[in-house]
Amino acid sequence: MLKKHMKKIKKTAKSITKKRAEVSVKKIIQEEKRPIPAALSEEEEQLIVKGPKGKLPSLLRGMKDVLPKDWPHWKKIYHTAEGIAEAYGFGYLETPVLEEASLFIRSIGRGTDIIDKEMYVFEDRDGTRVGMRPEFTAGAVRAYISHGMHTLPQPVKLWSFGQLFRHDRPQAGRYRQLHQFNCESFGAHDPAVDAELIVVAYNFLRDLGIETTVQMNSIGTPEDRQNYLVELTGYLRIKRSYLCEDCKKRITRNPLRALDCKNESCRPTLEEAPQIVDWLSEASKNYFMKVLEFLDELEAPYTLKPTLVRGLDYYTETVFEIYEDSVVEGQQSALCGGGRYDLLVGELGGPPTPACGFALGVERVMTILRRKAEENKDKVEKPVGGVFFAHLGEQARRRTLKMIEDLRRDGVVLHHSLGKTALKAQLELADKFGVAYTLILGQKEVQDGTIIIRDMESGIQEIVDQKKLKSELEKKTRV
RNA sequence: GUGACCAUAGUUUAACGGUAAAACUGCGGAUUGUGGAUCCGCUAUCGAGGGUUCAACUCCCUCUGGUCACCCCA
Repeated sequence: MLKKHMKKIKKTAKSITKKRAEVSVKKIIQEEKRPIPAALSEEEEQLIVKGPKGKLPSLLRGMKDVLPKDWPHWKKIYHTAEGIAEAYGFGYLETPVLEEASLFIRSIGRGTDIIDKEMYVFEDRDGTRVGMRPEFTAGAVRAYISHGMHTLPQPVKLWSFGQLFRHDRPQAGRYRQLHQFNCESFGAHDPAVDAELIVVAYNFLRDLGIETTVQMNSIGTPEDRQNYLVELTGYLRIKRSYLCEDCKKRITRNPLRALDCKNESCRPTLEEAPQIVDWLSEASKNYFMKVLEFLDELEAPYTLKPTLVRGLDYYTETVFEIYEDSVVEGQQSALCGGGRYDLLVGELGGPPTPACGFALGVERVMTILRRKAEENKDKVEKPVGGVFFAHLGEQARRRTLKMIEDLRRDGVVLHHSLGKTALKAQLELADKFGVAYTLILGQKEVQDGTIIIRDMESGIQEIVDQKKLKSELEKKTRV
C-alpha cells in the first residue's frame, strides 16, 4: 500500500520536473532568438556573477583535469605517438576543434549515435551551425580537400593528436572530452597502406608495453553491404522469436550490431546467421586477403572477426579494431578502431580519393598505463636525484633567482622555495623532493662568494667557491 | 538515453535521530644558520534543494555529481 503510494508520488514528481524542463527549454529557445548578446535578467546575471548559493565551482560532467601526477604518462604517450608517426613518414596535422556541423553530419552519417545523440552542436554568434569535433577523420578530409593535397605525391599521410568531444554518459575509459591519436593515409587504394596503418597502431601500443591483438574484417563496397544487409535482416526477421529484446530492436535500427550481441541466448541463432564474407565481391575478397598477407609478413598478431562492423557510415572494405590481450572485462577494451573509407573524400566534394585511417583512444591507453604503474609501484625504487637551492637572509634571497637562472643556463635544474625563509622549512622541502644535494646560500656565503653543498644522505657539507659550483655539481651528479 | 550502487575535512575512512571522530597530507610552532624522528595547534556550513520530526549528517523525495553495466564507441 505504502509502496504504491510512493510510486504515485514519484510519478507526479517526475512529471512535474519534466514539465519544468519543458518550460525551461522553451525559455532557452526563446532566448536564443533574442539578439546576441542576449540581455540577462537581474536574477540570471546575479546567478552567473555570484554562482548558485553554496555551490563550489566544479568540473563539468565527463570532463577530466590532467594533473601533474598524470603528466608523465601523457608525455610518454604523446612522444611515443610522435616518434612512431614520424618514423613512418606521417606529417602532423592540426585541425580546429570547431567545424561546420554539417561536415560531421555528412561524413559520419545521420542515424549514428555519434551524430544524433552525442555531438556538441550549437549556433555560433553569427548564426553558423557549428559542431565540436567528435572524431578526426572528417576534419582531416576537409583539410585534404581545402588545401588541394591531391596535388601532393600520394599517399598523403597525416597524424593528429588532440581533444574530441562526445556527449556520452561517462563510464570507465569514456569521457565527454577525450583524446585520440589519429592517423590517416589519403590517395592510395593499396593493401600495403591498410597494413601499414595497422602496424603503426600496433607498434605504438607495443612500444608502450601493451600487448594487443588486431581484429580484422572486411565490409566490402556499399553495394556488397547493402545486399548482405537485406539477407541478414531477412534472416533475423525469421528467427525473431529466438532473439533477445535488444536484438529485436536492432533488426530495424542496426542489424549488423546484433551479430555482436553478448546475450547467451542469442548466440546459437547468430552463429548461423549469414556472414558478410560470403557477400563480398571477388575484388573485395582479394583485397582483404592481400591485407592479411601483409600482416602475416609483418608478424602482427590478428584474428578474423566476421561480426566486426564499425559504427560510422563512411567505412568500406577493411575494418579493424585493436584489443588489449590481458584484460577482457567490460566493453571498454577496444583501444583502437579504424578502416578504409574510399568514398568519403569524393562524397564531401573533393576529387575521388581512396583513404584509410585509424583512431586510438588515449584515455584507454592511459587506464592501462596507470594500472601497470600501480602494479609495479613497489618494485620500482623512487629515483633519487636533483638539487635544491636553499637561501638564508634577505640578501641571499635576492641573489637566489639570479643564481638559479645562471645554473639553469648551464643545464642544472633546481628545486627551490623563495616563499620559505626558515632554513629548516627549506630542508624539509628538499627532503620531500627527494633531492641528492642541497645548495645553501647564506649571508656569509654571499659575502665570501662561496656556497655550501650539502649531501642529503650523509649530511656532509662542503664549502665551495661559487665559480666552481657548476663543475663541482657536475662531478657529483655524474657519479 | 536506460538501470544499479554511492556522496562526511585536500585524501582515505568512522560514528550517531539531539549540532561530527581518526589516520595521512598541507600550513604554523617547540628560543630565531640545518631535513628525514617526536610533540602541539589550525583545517568539514556532513554534494545542493525540499520534506518527515520538538530535533537530521543520520529517515524520505528531487536535483547534481561519481562509479559500474547496458547502449554506443576510442
